[in-house]
Amino acid sequence: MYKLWEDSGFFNPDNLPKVSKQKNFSIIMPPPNANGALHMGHALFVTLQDIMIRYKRMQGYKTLWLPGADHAGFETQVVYQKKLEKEGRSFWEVPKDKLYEEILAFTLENKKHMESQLRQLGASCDWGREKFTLDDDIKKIVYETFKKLYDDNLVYKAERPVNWCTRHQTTLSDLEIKHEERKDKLFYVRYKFENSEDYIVVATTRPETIPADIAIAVNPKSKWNKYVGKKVLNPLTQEAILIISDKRVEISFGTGALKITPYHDALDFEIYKDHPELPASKSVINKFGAIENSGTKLDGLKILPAREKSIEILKFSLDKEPEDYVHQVSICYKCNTLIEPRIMNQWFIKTTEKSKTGSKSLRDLAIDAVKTKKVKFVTKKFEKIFMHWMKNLRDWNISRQIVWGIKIPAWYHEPICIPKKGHEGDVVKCNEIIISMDEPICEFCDAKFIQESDVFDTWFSSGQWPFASLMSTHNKNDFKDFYPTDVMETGWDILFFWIARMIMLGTYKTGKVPFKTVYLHGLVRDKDRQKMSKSKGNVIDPLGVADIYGADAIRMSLVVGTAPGNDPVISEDKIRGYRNFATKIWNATRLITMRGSSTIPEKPNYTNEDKKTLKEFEKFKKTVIKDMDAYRFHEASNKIYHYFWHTFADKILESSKARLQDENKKVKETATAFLIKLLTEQLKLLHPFMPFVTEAIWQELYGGKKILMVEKL
RNA sequence: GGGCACUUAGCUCAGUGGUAGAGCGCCUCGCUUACAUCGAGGAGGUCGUGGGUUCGAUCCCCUCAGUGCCCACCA
Repeated sequence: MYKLWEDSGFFNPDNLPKVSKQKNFSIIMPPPNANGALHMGHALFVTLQDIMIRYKRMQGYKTLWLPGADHAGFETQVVYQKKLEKEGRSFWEVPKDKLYEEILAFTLENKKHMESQLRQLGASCDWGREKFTLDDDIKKIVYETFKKLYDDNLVYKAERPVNWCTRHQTTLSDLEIKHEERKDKLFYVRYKFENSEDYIVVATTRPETIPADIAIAVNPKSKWNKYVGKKVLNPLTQEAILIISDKRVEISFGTGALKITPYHDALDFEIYKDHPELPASKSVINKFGAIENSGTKLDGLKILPAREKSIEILKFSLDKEPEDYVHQVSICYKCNTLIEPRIMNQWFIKTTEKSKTGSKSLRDLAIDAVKTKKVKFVTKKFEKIFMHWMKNLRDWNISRQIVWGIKIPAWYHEPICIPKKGHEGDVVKCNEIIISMDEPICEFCDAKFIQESDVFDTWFSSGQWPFASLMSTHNKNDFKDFYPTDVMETGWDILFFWIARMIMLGTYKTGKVPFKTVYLHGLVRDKDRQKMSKSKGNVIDPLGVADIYGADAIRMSLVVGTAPGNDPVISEDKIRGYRNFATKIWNATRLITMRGSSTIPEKPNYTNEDKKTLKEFEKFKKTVIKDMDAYRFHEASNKIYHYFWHTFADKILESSKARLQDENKKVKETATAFLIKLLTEQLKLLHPFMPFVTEAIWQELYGGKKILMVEKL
């Protein structure tokens, strides 16, 4: 059946029959990560999007579903790193260039599989327009956006607190860290005044960072305030450090005094920045999470051993017994490694500030888009969650120290200027940084530019996907015709990662929102409401199940009874139930074709009862259409299922048996015509949900002369 | 600490301002020439608690109690 559809050319909107006043309808497929097999989550998005696309196509819209594949930067690198480790190879020892080539090959191989799996699930997307996130033309657009942001002063590179994963050796955005409750100790450490036995007490969970302390900040209302301006000795290095006052220090926590370690704590860094009287700060923890340059015996130790060692050294400086302390720590969302807050020179996107030319901040662009209903959420609760998140938005770290991704198109001037011939002695001002796709040439000197080695956060490029993909297909009109797209359908788990970024970047770059409606689905769960995971052994493989019960059965079981935004609950029992339904449709058809007349009159003389039934069906159909238009696919599918089984099969077919085999040819013909008519109408309604069975029956009924996929609904 | 939800039949979930629905499970009967991957019939719910609005609430508003999720720089 899929071949029939694909060969028909109707996945391509340019080939669809022209209809007067034809409207366009477009969905950009969230490009699946090309780093593994498709899972139930993919089956879910295929089902929902294919339902919308097939429905609109049958209604005569010029319908585009644009497929893609995502290189999925960090995600794929993590998958590949695991694969190498399984094979006994060391990820870190493979040269970067080679690693990139290997991951590229791995990704392209997965991409091929993925495409065939999408076909098995019935995805009626236009393969001729398929895009890959690493296509050259996509990269070019991503670079252009970056350049525009840079020129608008919305991108900057600076030393800021970032989340560092010591295992993956990269920074992560605030969204890529999880929080976990940990039981630690809270240590009370005395910092003595110079030449005095007097001291100030500071509570800390991280005594190993004491060598990097450059100050003590006290709350102005605390009892320590009288010491502001005086100096105490760092208990591990014996260096004198200043006591400063800052109201960001919580008076109720610990002792109301906070040690300031700018390089190892984000709040400390903020306070440090606002106190110019403080000396330069230093880092004592390296990128592997070990102490270095501390000037103490802690050097060379990893964090936890260093903590123990520091307490051993500080034994006589402890004010009282350490307290048990339960708090939230940040961990890497992939490997659960403790995130080390570090101050690093990184690229950031300003999300809350106006551009140089005074236009709205990215955040305000997105908030306005939603407020003015240019972007609507099918499920209102997600709009609330979205708005709440936008309100608390902070700048976005977009540089990653990984190999698998799009390199940031920034070039750094070599440190030494070599003046061009004839320009010796000129006072030259070479650009230190140039944003460019290709290697720039310095206009003043012969020095070279060295490219930034960091790559973009994948979501920076994915955030541009709707316009980037539409701008780079073979049909030059696609962007004009299909942007803004009609629906963005994806999982709610990437509401912030992706939806928010697409609205910000899409609106910023094109002046138009990337999509009009956001439909978010949930996480597929098993019959006990558990997440599917390999370790739990409750994973249902959609392709494996499709082999047994058919893709239609999976599609139905993912849709029926799952309201938008909710987590679908799926089990083999449920899938089997809808397989039975597919069989029921077959059998019902067989009854009509076997017992009914082989010829049907052009204009059947329906009985009054027939007319009444058809009229009732029309009414029924209208309620289904209403559900479809309101994205209530769970209702629509449920209704058709019931009508077919319990009205059509159980009542209408049962009561028509006698007529079907009536000796009077006319009676028989009319009955057959009536039942075929009713069956046909139902097949149309069912097609978006169960495309394979319905099309197969259609082909039998109409002898290959028409394709149900493009029948008028 | 902030936010968003949820609480409906044994289980998983839909749904509506006007005497409650599905799938699966359960019980009884039926191998009737489309289908036992089936058919006919049935048991089973005071729609979490307490208030309010209303002629009328499971559905709207408030309270409380559970449950889940998201966000978050009290060291």
